[in-house]
Amino acid sequence: MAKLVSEFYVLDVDHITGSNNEAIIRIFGVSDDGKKIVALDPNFTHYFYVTLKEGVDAGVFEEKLKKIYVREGERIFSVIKTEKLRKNYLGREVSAIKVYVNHPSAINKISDEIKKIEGYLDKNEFDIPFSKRYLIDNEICPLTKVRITGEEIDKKNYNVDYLVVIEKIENINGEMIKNPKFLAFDIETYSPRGDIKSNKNKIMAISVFSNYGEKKVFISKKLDGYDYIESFESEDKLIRRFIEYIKKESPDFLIGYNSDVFDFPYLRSKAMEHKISLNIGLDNSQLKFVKHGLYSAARIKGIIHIDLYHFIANVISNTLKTETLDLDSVAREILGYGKVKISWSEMWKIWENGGKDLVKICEYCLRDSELVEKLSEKFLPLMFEITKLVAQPLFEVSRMKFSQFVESYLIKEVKKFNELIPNRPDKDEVEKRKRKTYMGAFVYQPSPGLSENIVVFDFRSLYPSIIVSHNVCPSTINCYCCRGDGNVTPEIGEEKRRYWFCKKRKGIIPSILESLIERRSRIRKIMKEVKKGSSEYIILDARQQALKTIANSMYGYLGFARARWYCLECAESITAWGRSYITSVIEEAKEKGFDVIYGDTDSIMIALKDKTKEDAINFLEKINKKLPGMVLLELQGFYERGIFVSKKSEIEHGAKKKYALIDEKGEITIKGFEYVRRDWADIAKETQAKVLEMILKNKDVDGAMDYIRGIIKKIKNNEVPLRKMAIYTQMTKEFGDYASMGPHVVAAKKASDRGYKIGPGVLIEWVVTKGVGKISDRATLLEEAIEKNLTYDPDYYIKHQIIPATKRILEALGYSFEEIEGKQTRLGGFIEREEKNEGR
DNA sequence: CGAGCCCGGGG
DNA sequence: GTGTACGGGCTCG
Repeated sequence: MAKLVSEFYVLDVDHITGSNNEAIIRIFGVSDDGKKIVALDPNFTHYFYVTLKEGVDAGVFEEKLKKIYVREGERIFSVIKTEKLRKNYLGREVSAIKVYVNHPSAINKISDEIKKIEGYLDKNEFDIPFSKRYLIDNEICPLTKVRITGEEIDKKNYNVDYLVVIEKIENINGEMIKNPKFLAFDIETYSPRGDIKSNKNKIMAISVFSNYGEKKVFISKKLDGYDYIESFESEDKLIRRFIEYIKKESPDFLIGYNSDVFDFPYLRSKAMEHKISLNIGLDNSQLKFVKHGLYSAARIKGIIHIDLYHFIANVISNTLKTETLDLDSVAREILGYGKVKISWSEMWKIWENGGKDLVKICEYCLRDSELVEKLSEKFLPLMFEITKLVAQPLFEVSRMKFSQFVESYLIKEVKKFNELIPNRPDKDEVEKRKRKTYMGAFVYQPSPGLSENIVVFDFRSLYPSIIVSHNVCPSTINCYCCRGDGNVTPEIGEEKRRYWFCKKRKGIIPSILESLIERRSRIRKIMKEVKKGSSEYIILDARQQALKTIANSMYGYLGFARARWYCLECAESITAWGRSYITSVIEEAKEKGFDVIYGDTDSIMIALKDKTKEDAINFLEKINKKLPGMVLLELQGFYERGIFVSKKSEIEHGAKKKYALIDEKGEITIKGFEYVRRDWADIAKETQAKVLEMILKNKDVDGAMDYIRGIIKKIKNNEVPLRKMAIYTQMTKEFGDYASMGPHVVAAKKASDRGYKIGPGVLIEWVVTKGVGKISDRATLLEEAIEKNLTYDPDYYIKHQIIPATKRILEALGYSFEEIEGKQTRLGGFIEREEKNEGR
């Protein structure tokens, strides 16, 4: 076959092992005209570093190192080359040896042998995966264009247009993929009794919706007469067709919502049941679940499977108003429309009845895919830009959290500083780090409760500004060269500790951060020249967001127990400076006669009272003239009314804001009241929502209090329907496997003894009934309680549901935690008062 | 108090 | 075949 020069966008990278136990990099890509390519690069050698004890003869060490090999059956793992180097390591210079190995897995196999060599100090960078090392060292970035020279070979069993062996590879100006093919998909399963875990039930339908005009529903029952619906008489035919369809379409991105945890596991288990191979990989390999922290991620070779839920939960959620991240809520907020409304019980009845109504299930299913595709169009630009920054495969990036973005970015960037990457902490170290806390942000709270006519100021990127302005970095802290001088922190803690940061050498983290910030402001300038809403604008906007995301995560990263560049003293110094800036602004505001009602971390809220908006803006301008360097205060907005929560001290780092505001348009912003989970009874959720609304919209505090009193009274008088008291908990294992019998387990066990069929995956609806003993003794299945005409335990629901759900709001209105939960509770007061009133 | 367990998303 | 992984809150014991 012929020599070939080819240009394509990198989609994914991994490696395979050749017949001589050599590791071969494998790149999956797509060209401008949509042709798929697999490119094999056998020319890259994996390596790691060994650092040496002081005074050790590196030459002698190196000679011993070179001879190391381990034999395992037919395979030999060995050192193939070494280099003596000086590397920077957190502000020091160290003597290191770069060790090249014949295969990535050799590192593990030979490391015990290396440890035995006299003078060994540590190994570094041994856990940087081969394919990532390849990307970093060759400055290749997923989603961008590369040019390769190579030889085309026989495609073997690859489902692609070309298979090439690379001779040379280079990136082309970071040119970004132009028209990627997105295909969203969704499955609907038959699930009577709310049992969605057990895979015994059939897949009813699978839908797909693309960004290039495809929309289809496959259904496993007879239904004719719709051109977008393909009907099959059985589930296995449905699955076979779906696989065939994916192979034919070969989308670049296959996108689901919670598909790592639901759609793909379900699909795979059904495929196994029918003995169907889910071989949708471009190398004809089967869909695989790879460990990704707590859960498994579904990986398809060559097609990037994105589970959009992760990105929304990990990255987008704090910018959303919705507290729950189900597809319907997220779509409503972002797209303005949501899922098709069909209740679960309706759904399986439609299925059982069959006939024409089945189209409702198809419509429902298709809408889900449509929402996922539309949401992808909104969020993938940001995901793509983050991918470009961290230069890691999108499969991983789409599942990462902020600290992982930072770490990946640092790993890529420190190369420019000849800096050795620190090792990841082991379990014990993580535990040790987690036990240490430090003083977090400043929270100012002189007047909790309800306020009106509010102006909010924010420090622009406070923590990043501090890091850069004061050169905060694990490589510059308490440096020898600036003893007694340096950038000295404010006093920290009761013992009035101070640290200092180097004034002579710029640290790696401040340098990297500063260039992130500079790049971002350059982009923001360009954006002003570009038409809003144009595709160029959207890309630039995503780019500046990506830069901001990483910049803003740097502080949190330094205090993150699993971080390679963890530095508690750095994090502590940053919050110390932060506290000193915000307190000085608050002092100044008070001096000028402003009524400061709330301050938290980097924001200050002021009730205007007799002052005007202009006064506020003038104050802002004066303050900014005094602030040093990059530190800048900005106007965030004006609000009509707000509830502020009292918190006396804030020890945790990254203090959370806890307030609810309503702006001049009637929009409510809620921060920090997080009680919208399914393990809360409806009554608690409803009460919370109602109370917030009454206070913010109508300023009706008394009404809200009355409302809570009313609910408590209703609960006491047994007037609340049992259904609203139900708490939902899932069985995750068999009864015998539970070490401790939580309430839902006891409830389920009781029901099971009475003949209910209950196993792992079943959602238990339980209530706490009246009586004596532990909660679990009184936990009963809702159905059983209704049947037996049992009554709920008012005490439990007041203390464990209503109070916690409204606690923070009450606190905000001057009712403290202790008053509510202590013996002499104010709510106790409510109740007693009620009773007295009634008695009168 | 620590240990154990569950939540999230999905039907 | 490269390598890890969440964080918060409740209940039991």
